[in-house]
This record gives sequence, C-alpha cells and structure tokens, in this order.
Amino acid sequence: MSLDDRKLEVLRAIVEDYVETQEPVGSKSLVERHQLGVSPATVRNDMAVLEEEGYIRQPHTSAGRVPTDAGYRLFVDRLSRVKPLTPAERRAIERFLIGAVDLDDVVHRTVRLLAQLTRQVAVVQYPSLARSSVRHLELVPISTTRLMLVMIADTGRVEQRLVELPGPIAADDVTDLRRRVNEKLAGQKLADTPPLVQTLVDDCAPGSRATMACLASVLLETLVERSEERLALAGTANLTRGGVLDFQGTLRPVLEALEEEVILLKLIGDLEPSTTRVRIGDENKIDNLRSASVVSTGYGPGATIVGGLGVLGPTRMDYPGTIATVRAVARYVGDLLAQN
Amino acid sequence: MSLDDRKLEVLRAIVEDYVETQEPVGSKSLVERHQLGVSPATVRNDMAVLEEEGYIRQPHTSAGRVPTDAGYRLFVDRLSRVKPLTPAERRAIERFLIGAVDLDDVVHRTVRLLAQLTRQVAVVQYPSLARSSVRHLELVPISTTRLMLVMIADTGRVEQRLVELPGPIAADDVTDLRRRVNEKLAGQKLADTPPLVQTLVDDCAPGSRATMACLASVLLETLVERSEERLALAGTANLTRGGVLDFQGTLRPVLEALEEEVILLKLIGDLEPSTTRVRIGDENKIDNLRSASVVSTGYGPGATIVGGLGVLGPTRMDYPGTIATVRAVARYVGDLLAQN
DNA sequence: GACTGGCACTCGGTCAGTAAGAGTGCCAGG
DNA sequence: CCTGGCACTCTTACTGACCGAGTGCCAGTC
Repeated sequence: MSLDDRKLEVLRAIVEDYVETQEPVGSKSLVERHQLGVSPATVRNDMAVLEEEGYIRQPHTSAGRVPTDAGYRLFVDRLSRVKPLTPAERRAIERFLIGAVDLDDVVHRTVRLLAQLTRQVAVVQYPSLARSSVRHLELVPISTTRLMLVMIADTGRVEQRLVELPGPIAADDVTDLRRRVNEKLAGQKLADTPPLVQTLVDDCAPGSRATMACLASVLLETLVERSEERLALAGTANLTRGGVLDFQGTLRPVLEALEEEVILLKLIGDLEPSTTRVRIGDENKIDNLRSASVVSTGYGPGATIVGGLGVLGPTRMDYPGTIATVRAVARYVGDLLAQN
Repeated sequence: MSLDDRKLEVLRAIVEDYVETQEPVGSKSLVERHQLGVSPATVRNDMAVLEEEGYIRQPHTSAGRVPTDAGYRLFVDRLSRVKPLTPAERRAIERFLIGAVDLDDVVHRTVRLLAQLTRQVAVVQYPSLARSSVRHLELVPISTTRLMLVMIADTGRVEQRLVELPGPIAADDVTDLRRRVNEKLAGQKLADTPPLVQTLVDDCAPGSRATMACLASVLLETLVERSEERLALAGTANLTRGGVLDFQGTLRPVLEALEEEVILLKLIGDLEPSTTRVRIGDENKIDNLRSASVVSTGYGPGATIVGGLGVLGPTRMDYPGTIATVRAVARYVGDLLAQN
C-alpha cells in the first residue's frame, strides 16, 4: 500500500512537532498546529497506516506517536524542505573562520563553529593524508645518529617523526639525502609513494643504503601507515541538552563511542559520494550509537575532497537545519583551503 | 575544640564508606563495618561534633552523614594511608608505555592509561614550551614568498607556522637566515628568546631587515604567545559511572568545563611545587566544577618538570588510590622522556 | 468511498494517604 | 565518658483513586 500525499504530510507534521516538543504527538494537537484540513479522526486513520508501515510508533498504548528511524529516513529523503541559513548564521561562519592562521587553527575553529551552530557534537577530520600530496620533505639533524623527518603536505598538514640511524651521518650526506628524497617524492600523491620509496632504497649506493633503508621505513610509516587520520571534536556538552531523554537514559555509550577515533572516522569518513550523508540511528551500524544520528559531508578546495566533517546528535534532531549548516560550513572551509 | 583520635577515625570511616557505597552513612552501619570499639550512640555524639566543625553534613534530617569538602580535605591531608599500586597496575603502566614512538604517542598513551587506571577523566599537558629549549629551527621554502617555520624543542615538541614574506627570497638567503636564527636561538630556553629575537632584527643588514622582521614576528608568536600549551583528554565516559548521582544531577557544566583548554590548564598547570596536588570541590575555584575534584602533578625527565597531568572526578573519589596512580604514571612518563 | 463525530476503553501521571525503615537527638543511668 | 533506650523526624515505597490524553472503532454523512 502506498502512502498518499496527506499521509506524508501527516508524517512530516509528526516529525516536525516531535523534534520541537520532544513529546509524542497526538492527532488532536496535530490538527491544531497544522493546516491539514481534516479532522483528528481522519488523522488517526492515517496514523494507523503509517504505524503499520513502520514509520511511526506508540511508546505505549494511548500515547501520541513518535517517528521511527524509518520515519526519519523518509522525512529526510522526501519530505524535508531545505532550510536556508539565516544571514546571521552566514555572518557567524565568516567571522569565525577569517583570521585562521594555520591548519590546526582552521580545524579547531571549524569544529567549534559547527558545534555552536548546530548545538550538537561536531567532528572534523584533518585533511586526509591519503588524499594529500607531498609538498616537501625536510630532514633535520638532531644528533649525529638521529634525524627529524618533517613532511609538509599540500593540504597544510605537517607530520614529523624521529629517525634513528644505524650510524653517524655527516652534514653533507644529510643534504644529499634530502635532495634525493625530495626529487623522488615531492609533488607525489601520498598514496602513490610506497613503490617510489622502494626504488629510493634500490637506487642507493651500497655505502649509504643502510641509512636510506632506515629512513625509508620511517617514511613509509609516516606517509601511509601511521596515525594517518586526525580528528577534532567539540560540543560534547550539547549531548546533555534535552535532559537525558535522548539517548535512552544514558550518555555513557555515546561518550564511549566518541572516544574511539576509529568509530568517528567510520562515521564521517568514507567520502565516496561528495554529497551530504545522513545516517539515522541503527543505520550507522554501531551499537553504542543506536539512538544517534550523524550528518556528514566531505570538504576540500574546489570540487576535490580532502577530509570529512559532520555532527552527531539524537535521532530526534532538526535535520533540515543541521544539513544546511553542515553543508555551508564545509563549503566555507573548502574555500578557505583553496586560498592556500 | 580539637578533634581527638577517635573522632578522626570516625571521619575516616565515613569517608571510606561513603566513597564505596555512595550512600549517606549512619552510626549503626559504621560501627558494624569498622572496629571502633564503641557503640553507635557514642559515634553519634562524635558525628555531631564533626558536623558542627563542618567536616560532615546531613543531606536531610534523619539521614546518614556525608563528608563535606572540608571533610575530604582533612581526610586527604591527615587520614589517608598511602595505597601502594598492585603489581598488576605496575605492569599495566609499563606495558602501556613501552613502544611509544614519539611525543604524540607518549601523550596519548599516557592519557588513556590514566583514564583507564583511575576510571576518571584524565588530562595530560604536552611538555610546556615555556619550560623547553630550542633544539633547532628549520626554514622550509614553500613558495618564493612563503616559508614554513618548524621549531623542534628539546622536549620533543614540534611546532610549525607559515611565514608570509614581504617579497621573494632566494634559496641562499634562506640558508643564511636559517643559520643566523639557529646561531642565536638554538639551545636557548624559550622563555629567554624574545630579547634575542629582537637583536636578530637589529643586527640585520637593512637589505634583509624586512624579511627578518617578518620572520621575527612569527617566531615570537610561535615561541611564546600562541597555542603555547596543548592538552590531551580521555575518559569522559567515566563521568557517567555512579549514575548521575555525582555532579548533582547534570554533567553539563562539567563537560563544558572540559572543553575549555584554559580551564583545564588552570587545573593541572601551575606546577610550582613538585608534589602531587589535590583540589577538592570549591577549591578549584571554578563554578562548573563545584562537585569535582582534581588530582594533579608535574612530570618531566629526572627532577625537572616540563608539564602537568592529572585526573578529574567526583569529590566522592578514592583519593589514596588516585593519588598513588597519578604519581606513578607521572614518574614513568618522566623516565620515558629522560630516555630521549 | 472518504471523511467525520461520537463513544468506550486503555494507560500513564499525579496526588494523597499509609506503612516501614533508617537515622537522629536527647536523657538518664552505669 | 560511654551506653542503652526511646521518642521523633523524615525519606522511600507502595497503594488506590482520579484525571486526561489519546486511541480504535463504528455508524452516519457528504
């Protein structure tokens, strides 16, 4: 059985009212607050159908209806009208982001801004190394047997690692090493570097091969394996809005999930489609986040995507507003990155 | 009126029982659980005195007694026996910290370890720049008018900043700049650098003075003013242990405080005395943390202190155990840093 | 055939009243 | 100075009654 327009309208009204009041919504108040042009009894019939189809449910007999995950899904996909940002919000975004002085600064400002505008928990992924290119590799002698390797990516990220050398090294050799490494790797996508690093070692004179091998292994770790992704988080306090009613009584599982970088990455990463993604309740496949929704999107200079950002809140959230904000912030951040 | 030994013993018993059960403790159960050698009635008299002196209070008439902040303070200062770590805990610390690969890694492992062992929120400050020396300054040309300044401190911290130059610069000039900057600043305490930076500009030939001035201003920002301190945080989920009973009903203010770096720094910073510090409830002078206690200490290689670490939990916490753990972890981290 | 008004029914929330239990303060006696 | 006893207070848990919101169903209407 398919849902006619009025039933969809009823669902939309239920979602909107529930999001606003946080209370199960009944047929009578629905009719009062919206111009549906029919009587409560009719709405009740529609509700019965919507419930049968799994879009809404009753917490207990003779209470109002509450949207299910499926209901929110339908709402987001087909019923929500885009909510344009207010000028005040636009101004807030601009004011917040200008004056950022380096990448760290940009990311921190962004995550706080997102948390503040959406009044939810915000997550911002640093530009992914996997999607960056090497701009420059620097080798800094720390002692005769130790180098500091500093990698600067085109996205502004900087990673450093200590390299323990097998033996002492002369200043000239460091210069030579630096030149060779940069010739081979500068400008390359990080994802493409592993075979190049291997050729670096292979092409090396036997005398300096041990040193180069050492450097190469740290290089590989830095470029691909280790701590690849970084995250910033803000707005945890927003979880406590709306009492403990959201999140079925306890924040515990949510806070636990937020401490796991891997989980967060799963939520806002996976950036194949460049569109905004909404994951509702169970859809994010994480037990701890059964009653949470995540709105995320990719960002980057121009059309390319270098990282993800998003917000997490109760399934009962203002989807249209949140989606609009997340999108807008992502666009501004992208523009900002493009300027460098 | 001073408190005799038995009254102190009663106070100790109250604190211990309350910490364990989280319920107001009455005279009868106190006598049952501890060998006080007197009757409940006597204990009641003692309690009356303790209450009058402000060490305990009754949530309501005819409920058991609960320690006040002053009670905990007295307990910590004079009544708590040191609780040595279990061998299992020692092993956990060692296992957790070996294998750390760089400073970031050390800090992250430490903060998670602390959170796990104490079952509270843990905070670790990165080695403070104010207490570090410059090991090396590196200048990396990004474009003809842009340099990346990378500062490596002896504590392992690495900071970078982009420098926008007033005009194009030649490679040789960069080398020269790098040499001059390092000659002047390498090995210096960061705190001592500002006047030196000034002389760098003063001693500069007029031709390159504009460039040097530019670099100098970024240097000053990097070395002293900006983002001086960094923090790592873990274990927020532990705030939800013991229901919402701790923290008088809402985590909100606590979560808010935890998002403010400035506040956290105040809590675990201020490292003048090298001993472990306990701040109970109001003592930490932050409204949002009225019902929280903080146990913190400094850490660093050998006897020097380069940063602070600590944990935050409800005033009703296991002080002896927490103090022991915080101290032990700080010592291990110090040893670890000394190895570099 | 779709909508409506009416009606009986269900169930959660609130309120008052009761009973039980924990804990106290005080007092008189050892 | 300590103790046992006793009256008192106050919280908590439980009960039953009541109210109101909301439903489902049905018969009637357009």
